Order: sequence, then structure tokens, then C-alpha cells
Amino acid sequence: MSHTYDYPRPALTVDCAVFGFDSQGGDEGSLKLLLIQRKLPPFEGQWALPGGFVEMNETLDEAARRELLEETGVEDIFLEQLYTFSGLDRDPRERIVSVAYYALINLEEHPLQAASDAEDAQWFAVRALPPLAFDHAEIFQVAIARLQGKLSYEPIGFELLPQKFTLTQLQQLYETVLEKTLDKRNFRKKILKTDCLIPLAEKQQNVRHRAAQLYQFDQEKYQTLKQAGFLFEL
Amino acid sequence: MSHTYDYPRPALTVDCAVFGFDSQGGDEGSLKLLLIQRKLPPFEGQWALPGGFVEMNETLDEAARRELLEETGVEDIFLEQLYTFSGLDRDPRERIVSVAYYALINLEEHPLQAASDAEDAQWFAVRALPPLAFDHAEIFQVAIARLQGKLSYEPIGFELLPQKFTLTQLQQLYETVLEKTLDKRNFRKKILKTDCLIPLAEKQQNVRHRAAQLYQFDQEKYQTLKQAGFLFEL
DNA sequence: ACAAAAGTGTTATGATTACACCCATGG
DNA sequence: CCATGGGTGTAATCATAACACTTTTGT
Repeated sequence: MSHTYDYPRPALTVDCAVFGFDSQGGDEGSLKLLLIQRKLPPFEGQWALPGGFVEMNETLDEAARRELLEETGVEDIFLEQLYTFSGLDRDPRERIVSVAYYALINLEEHPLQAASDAEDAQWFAVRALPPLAFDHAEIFQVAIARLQGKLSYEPIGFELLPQKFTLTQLQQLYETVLEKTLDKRNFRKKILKTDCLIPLAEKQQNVRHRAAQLYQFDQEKYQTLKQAGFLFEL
Repeated sequence: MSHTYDYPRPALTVDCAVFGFDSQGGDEGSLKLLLIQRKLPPFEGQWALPGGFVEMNETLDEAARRELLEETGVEDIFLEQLYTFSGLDRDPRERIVSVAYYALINLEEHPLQAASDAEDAQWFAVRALPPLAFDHAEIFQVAIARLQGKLSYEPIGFELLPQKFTLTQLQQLYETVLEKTLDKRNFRKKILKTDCLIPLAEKQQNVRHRAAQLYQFDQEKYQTLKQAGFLFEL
């Protein structure tokens, strides 16, 4: 079946930069990016951001979530539109405009399911990415810049952690993403002063040192404070 | 001539929310939005954001600038991508995905040229917009939220003023866009401390009170400071 | 008892807020 | 000389940054 229009149209795709955070990886925790290995030309065998064509009966958000689920088995995650890329030679085959998204996920609670349609999906440390297909390296750059920017004035970091986390994990996350070290006492004072963390009646398990207090982010309270003009800053 | 594809494709357009600032308008200056009156259905006769279809040989930025020039005679202005809108029923005729831009312009130095292709283009105070075609009211909301957000941590306000401006004009601009009043002395201290304003050897003319010092924004210096990690905040 | 990370307070400095009067100019 | 907006300083409060030791727990 084919489709005919009076004027030529670019094809429209979505691409997703999915970030995960691994509290264990390396000394200080490590930030990861989810990539899939291409099975078909162009860029056959190379790694790329998950994504694909937008269908006629879905919005861009829906397309992004669908592709993510199909290609990586990941669903129900934080996902936000990033930027639309429209360079004339993005794709060697034809003119393709791509709406990029970035997503945040915590590795513990969303393991990769072996991708449903035989694409190989893997996590890569953002400090050691393989060469990426198309203009995906550029999309990644924009995505990480956005993540860094947004982390400083919106509480999106929690999306990268398990529901229950320690203050040290949270701090490591901020340090890793922002690429700078933070003072422990000042960090704790500031984050607790926001009053958006609920201390749980529960401690870390199976650690061979003093067990840390676990916390949970109070999404509802944050929304309330935000209405009232409060700004989450770090 | 017609064009045929294996799969159906949404049409792709750009829409521009162009803001202007009028230091005179009203007590405190007023923020304006540039609209064009539609000559054809759908929404015939209604006001809409300038915009149109993306051609195959141009990027989105280029398309936005081209449409702006064609429909309103405006060129060489600050223009930035905003968000891509993809609701299934944005346009009653067919599926159209639209990449929205916002632009800033100073009214004194860029008067509207009677639109080259017979569309009627006019400035409207953002506090008193007419009903807008399509989902353009939503696009406008996103645009103004972005303008407010960005004004606080990047020096984009200068794009809305003439090259030479007084501190009072600048303050009125901030007050108008952010919708809050600012303290004169504190505002001046803070903005001058950034060291990005060049005092000119020139004063306001033709005012019936003490003439104010004119300033110019030092774009180069700002870029330098920005590299060095300095953040323009207000 | 040791190793490993958790947890906690104080002080100095800089930033922000609040606030009111004199000055220059044109009519 | 008066009306209009231009221009300026200080003190109080708050936020930030710098900094080191004690506590808990498992081995």
C-alpha cells in the first residue's frame, strides 16, 4: 500500500536518549546510556539511540514510548521531549526529521528485557560510549546538557534512583551527573531543608558498615510546594 | 506533481511565537505577540501564529525564518526552537506535526513590513489576545512560560530592547515579562555587577525630565564569562 | 579492634532584601 | 519653580561554603 501527497514530506521519527544510574559502577556510581545495535543498513552493526518512525495514529510521546518498549522492553518511565533535529543529511537514505526525547530510569527496578524484536540493547557508561550512528552523538550531547541543567532546578534525579534510596546515593548521583564533588554536610542540609524527602522506618540491608537511613521522594508534597511558587534548587 | 511513499507521513510545519516589547505601551511597557490573520479555511479570518510547511531543502530553523520573512517581513532576529506539537487533531484537515519556535524582536528597530503575501500581520498585547486558530493558544502558553523561565538565567531580554537602552527600560521589561515588580536599587546593583552592560557616552533625548544614561549589552564579554562558568541570573 | 561509611554543627563570607531621599532636566 | 523620572547607600537577614570528628555496624 502506498500514500501520495501533493508536496514531498520528510519522514518523521523519534529517538530516545535513555539514562540510567548505577550506584555500584565505578568508585562513584556511573551514568549510563541505553543503546541498541543496528541490524540493518545504514550504519549496520553500529550502536544507536532507540527510536523509529512515528505512526499516523499516535502522538510523538506515544511513539517514543512504543519504540522504547518494542526495542528495549522498558516502560513506565520518565520521558520528556528534548529537541527536534532536522539537518538535511541526518540520514543518508532520505530526508528524516527526528524528534528527540530523553528518559530517566533506575537500573535496579527496570532491568532490560531481551529486546522483543531481536535488537540487541545494552547499557554503556556515558564516559565510554561507542561511536554512534547518524547524528546520535549530537543528540546525546544535547540530552546530557539538558539533564545537567534540569537536575539543578527540578527534582528529576529521583527518577534515576530506586524508590528507596540513601542520601549518599542521591549525592553520588548529583556528583556524577553534574561532574563535580559536593560537600556532604551542605548537601544534606540543603536537600533536607526542601522538606520533600520522607525518611522511612527502614535502613539499608546487607552492608558491611553502618546502615544508612532510607528516604523516599515526596512527589505530592513537591507538587504542592511548586504550586506555591517554591523552587527546588540544588 | 505528486509524491508517493510506502507509509503515510504526517505533514510537517513550523509555527513562530514572536514577542515584541513596547516600552511605551501602557504604564509599564507591554509585551506583544505577532499574529497573522488567516485568509483561507480552516479558521478563515481568525488570528494565528505565523508559520507554514517545511520544505525538503531547508532545516526547521531555516523554515521558521523563511515563513517569518514571507508572512511578516521580519528578519535577522533571535529565534529558538521551543517544542514540537503532535496532537492528532491539531488540524481538522489532516495529521500535521508542528515544530514551534519563539522569537524576540524589538519593535522600534524592526517595524512590520506590510506582509509580502497579503496576509495581515499585527501586534497584540499578550494580555489581550484574540482567539487563536488551531492549538496556537497552547503553543503561546508554552512560549511565554519558556520566555519567563529563560529570562531569569540567560540574558535574552536585550533582544527585546533597542541596542541602546536605559536601565529603567530594562527593568520594565523584566517586570512586564516576569509579572512582578522589582526594586530599582537592587535591580541596578545586580545587573551592573554582571559587568555585561557598557555605559555609552550618550543620554536619552527628548524627554521632559532628567535624561537617563544609555547602555548597550556586551555580547562578547558575556560569551567570555559564560565559557568561564559564569551564570547570568536575575 | 578494625575498616568503612553514616551522621552531625559552627563560623565566615557573600548575596539578598528592604527601604527614602536628592538630582537633573524641560516646560 | 514644579513635575517627572534618574540616580544613589546602608543595615538586617539569609544562604552558601568551608571544614573534621564521632558513631554504628559487620567482619
